[in-house]
Amino acid sequence: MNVQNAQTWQGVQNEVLRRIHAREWKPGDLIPNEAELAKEFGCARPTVNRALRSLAERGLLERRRKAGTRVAAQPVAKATLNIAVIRHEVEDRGARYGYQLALREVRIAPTHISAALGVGVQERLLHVMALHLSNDMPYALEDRWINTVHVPGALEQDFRSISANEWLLLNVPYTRGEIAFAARPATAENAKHLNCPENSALLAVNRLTWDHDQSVTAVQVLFAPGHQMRTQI
Amino acid sequence: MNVQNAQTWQGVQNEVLRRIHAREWKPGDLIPNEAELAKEFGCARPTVNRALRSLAERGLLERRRKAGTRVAAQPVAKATLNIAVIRHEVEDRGARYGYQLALREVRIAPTHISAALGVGVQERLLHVMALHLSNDMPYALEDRWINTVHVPGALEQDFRSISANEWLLLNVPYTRGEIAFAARPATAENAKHLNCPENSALLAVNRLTWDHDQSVTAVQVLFAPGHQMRTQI
DNA sequence: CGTGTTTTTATGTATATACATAAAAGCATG
DNA sequence: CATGCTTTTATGTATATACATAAAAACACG
Repeated sequence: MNVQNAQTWQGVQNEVLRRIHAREWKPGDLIPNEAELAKEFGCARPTVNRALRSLAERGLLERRRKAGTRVAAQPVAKATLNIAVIRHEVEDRGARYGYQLALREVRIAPTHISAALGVGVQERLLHVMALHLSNDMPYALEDRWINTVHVPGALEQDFRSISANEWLLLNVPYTRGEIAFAARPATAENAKHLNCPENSALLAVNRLTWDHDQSVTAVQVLFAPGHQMRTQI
Repeated sequence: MNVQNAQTWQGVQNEVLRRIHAREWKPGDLIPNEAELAKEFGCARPTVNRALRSLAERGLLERRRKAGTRVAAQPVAKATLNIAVIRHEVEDRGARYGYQLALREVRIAPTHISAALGVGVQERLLHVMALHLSNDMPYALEDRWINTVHVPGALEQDFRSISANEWLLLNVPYTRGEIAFAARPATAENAKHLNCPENSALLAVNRLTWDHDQSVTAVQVLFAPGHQMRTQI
């Protein structure tokens, strides 16, 4: 038996991974149950459970009670992107971070924003636009609407030295959110701020966050042309 | 004490989440250790461990041995995108999937491809371009290079009825990969296939996969204009 | 022979306990 | 007082055990 030190859950996981990669267990195959694996590896069932659960979370195994555990037929690669505070993102790349407030106004929002935030169409909301810089070059343009009905404190902030991005994260909790990635052509205004040609292809990240049933903020972050978001799978 | 049924790890997790959201425990705060929480909730320490570990994986807590557990000062939102087989992606949206092979050739790859795949610049690789359709409309354009040195079997496939996307996933294992998201302007060729204006902003997903130390494939998937990738956080 | 009920079974989870390990803090020693 | 060793402590993990639960399979019954 080619069983290495599989007394730890990582050991079990490695051995299971090896068998999947070596196609000893093929996509779609039912694998032995936890008790059998525990016996084979000479460890306790919870140890096997920990290993298999973790692989299932990564999408490599599919588990169903009673039905057993099978190798995912077509594993769905899960790309986890870290959406950090933009300042940290810049600083982590070893660059100097800069910040410029471009606009701060309180006004009636476009209907797609008030609809997304679930507020009345006549509601006046806080609108903030800001440019994030990396080594003095435009890095990302943040276009944000804040639901001041739920976050009145935002009205007292001028967002000149701290970005809304950072202030909200520090001061306003949220329980859930939605995030969408898309490509968008730069508008004339985007182009002016990001210092790029109009209609450049920009990576756009749209976020909508909620605190229980109250919307908090809707934001679009447009990255300068050529920007990439990377991750391992 | 406002402690609900926290005898399960989900219960503990919910209560911890509530305290974080209610700012009873503020960002950066050190929270009580596992043993204390277990005592407070009237459950065993492993139950608390399970709850806190899971929250740490989601980025809401930061844990260090001996140092204790603290609420993440600036929680990094983790957006997990599911990168499935394109056919499934289309079918899951309730649309009719279509597939057209656009190109299949064996030739010397551009240097950025041979470099990425770690093969000699003179190596002839398999190049496949294919269009994925949703209800007969262009959905995504797949531009793929396959390392035939490591995956010779690919040469026997004509990829006319099954996409390289799907064939590889079913037949060639990989142990790790890299994925990058970006926005790109449509080239004349992209525009022709995707039936969109040249220079349209396209969402591009680039993947590079490896089986241990052997590269498998490098692929760029360009989605039709307006495409969004969404997820919850 | 189909349908509803019971049984079986595999995973899911909780617990008490024990030991491992990383790292901070304290202590000792030059 | 600085440096290196020791202790302490919080998390990390393993185990035996037990019970919960979902769902497939078997069964019974009209």
